[in-house]
Amino acid sequence: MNIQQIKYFLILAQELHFWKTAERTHITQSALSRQIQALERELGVQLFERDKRNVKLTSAGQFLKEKWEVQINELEFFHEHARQIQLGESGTIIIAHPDSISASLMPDMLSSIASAYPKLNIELVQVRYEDQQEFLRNYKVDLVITRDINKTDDISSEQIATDYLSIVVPDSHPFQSVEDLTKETLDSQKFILPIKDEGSSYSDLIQQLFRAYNVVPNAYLHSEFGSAIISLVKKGLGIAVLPTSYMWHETPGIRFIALPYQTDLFLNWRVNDHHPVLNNVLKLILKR
Amino acid sequence: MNIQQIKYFLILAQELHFWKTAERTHITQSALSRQIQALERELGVQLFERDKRNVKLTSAGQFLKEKWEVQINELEFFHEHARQIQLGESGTIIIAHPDSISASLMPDMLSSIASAYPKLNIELVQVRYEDQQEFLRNYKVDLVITRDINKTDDISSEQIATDYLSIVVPDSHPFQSVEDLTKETLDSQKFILPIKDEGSSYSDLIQQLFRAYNVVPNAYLHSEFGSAIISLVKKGLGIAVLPTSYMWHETPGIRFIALPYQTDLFLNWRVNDHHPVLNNVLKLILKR
DNA sequence: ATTCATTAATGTAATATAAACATTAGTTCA
DNA sequence: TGAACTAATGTTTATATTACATTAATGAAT
Repeated sequence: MNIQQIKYFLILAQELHFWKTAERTHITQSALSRQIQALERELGVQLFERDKRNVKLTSAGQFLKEKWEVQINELEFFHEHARQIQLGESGTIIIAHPDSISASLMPDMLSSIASAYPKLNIELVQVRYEDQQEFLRNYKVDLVITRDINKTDDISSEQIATDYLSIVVPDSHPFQSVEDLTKETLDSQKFILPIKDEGSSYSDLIQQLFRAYNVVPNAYLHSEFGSAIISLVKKGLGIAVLPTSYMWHETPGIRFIALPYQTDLFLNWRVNDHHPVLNNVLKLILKR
Repeated sequence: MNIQQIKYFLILAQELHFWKTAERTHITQSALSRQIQALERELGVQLFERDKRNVKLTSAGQFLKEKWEVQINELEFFHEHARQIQLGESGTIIIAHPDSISASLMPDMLSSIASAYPKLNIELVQVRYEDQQEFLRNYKVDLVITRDINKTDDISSEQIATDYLSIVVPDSHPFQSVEDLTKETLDSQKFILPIKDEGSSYSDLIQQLFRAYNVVPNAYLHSEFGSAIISLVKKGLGIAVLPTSYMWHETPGIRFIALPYQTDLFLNWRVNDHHPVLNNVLKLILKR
């Protein structure tokens, strides 16, 4: 059984048309027809019901389509990761991080990695909160920096920095310091807040902040991108609660009012990873 | 890339010897050598470091060994399940159940399935508590009857019966009814108990029972097999707490003292399963 | 009805791949 | 130094896969 055959099957299962599939896969229709037949013969399972006119998945075919799609996709990432292990110091590692620390934690960390491994490629990506674990587990990313601890059987998590929440206001705003924040002054504000991620400790922290002031925030705008939130604050569309790290972006026109609410940053990685460079990078980051 | 090649790789990764592997796989050493080379070429990854004397996995090879082992194994079960879907009513479904209900719930349930699907094969297996979810998820079993609710995103769970705990004593034992059970009488007993499954509600229930009598049971023997426990009770090695269902096994020489502790039985299955017969069997069981 | 377009399967020949067998070239150990 | 071992490779043969052309069945259009 050939992985190529399974890929042909998956495209045919989508197209349900031998000619179109043959075109998409750059083989002739006859070759495709025979490959599918060979696959069916070897499996002992009829995958399609076909007459001279129509092609349709059988129940067993539908089942295998769903399973194979997932597996083949996972396989590709495994193979890519194996290549990166082989490339070692001249390969690529992929780091997911929150935008908030782009100008604070990241630059230092990256320059220390880069000077230790000058030929190493580093890809920086942002991954949605709910995808972080899956991406790490399936080798779509190698390291994830989060504001939540993620320790599970197969993911290790360690705190690497602490940060605080700040109220972010435009320069022209009356709020100058923490003393200006009361239930009364906050109640009259419009807030731009992050999209609430259930179960995220960062979300919880913001909830906690408002509860402390006994305020239900008037939040009419939500965004998961801090930089978008900052732009909106600057334009006077509301005020926001963001990690203090954003201050290092040095955006003109806004003011940060630091609050005593701590939000830790964690580094997350797969336990027992075989990537030797990745393991060394890990040591490098955690040792500091 | 061929699945057969990956299987060759996995055996070679275990044997680390081309001749032995060739023998085990029933091909010649030259064929094996070239298959591994082809695999390495197509992947773009060197899997083994080899000289004229030794064969050794590379880091990338070690990584792929671990991942492929899992994936290929999962694939085999998917293919087998696809064949069972195709076989339909003349295929096989695999049901895992606790031994306790072998003589009570199971006979009725099985005869109703068997009369509705006379050509259907049914395999009965026992699966350890901690493997139940994984076996169901990976198509190693099709239905699981448990004493715990298992509802997750991909597993449905529904109560199908209730059962009670009983104290099981040999015929010669002084305990005759619930009234004989007190902290004092229980403290002097030796108990044969199930192996404690952390987080299992059945385990919890037994704990709860002893707590109600303020007793820390003197349990020197543990077994996960109820039938073994019954044999031991019969021989006078101790008394036990078991589901009342075991009474239907009608083992002579022992006595059941029913307790007012309820332990529900749940049927668990994969949501969105494509097996048409399995879905019908499910309806059949749940409708009663 | 008849014709035409569509489409999956198949016969055939050319090509590519994979196998067994025999041999080679290092390596280890006595 | 030679024997045993072992992975790789050259060679030949068998098998599998491809492209091309054709077939057979179906449905739509006239």
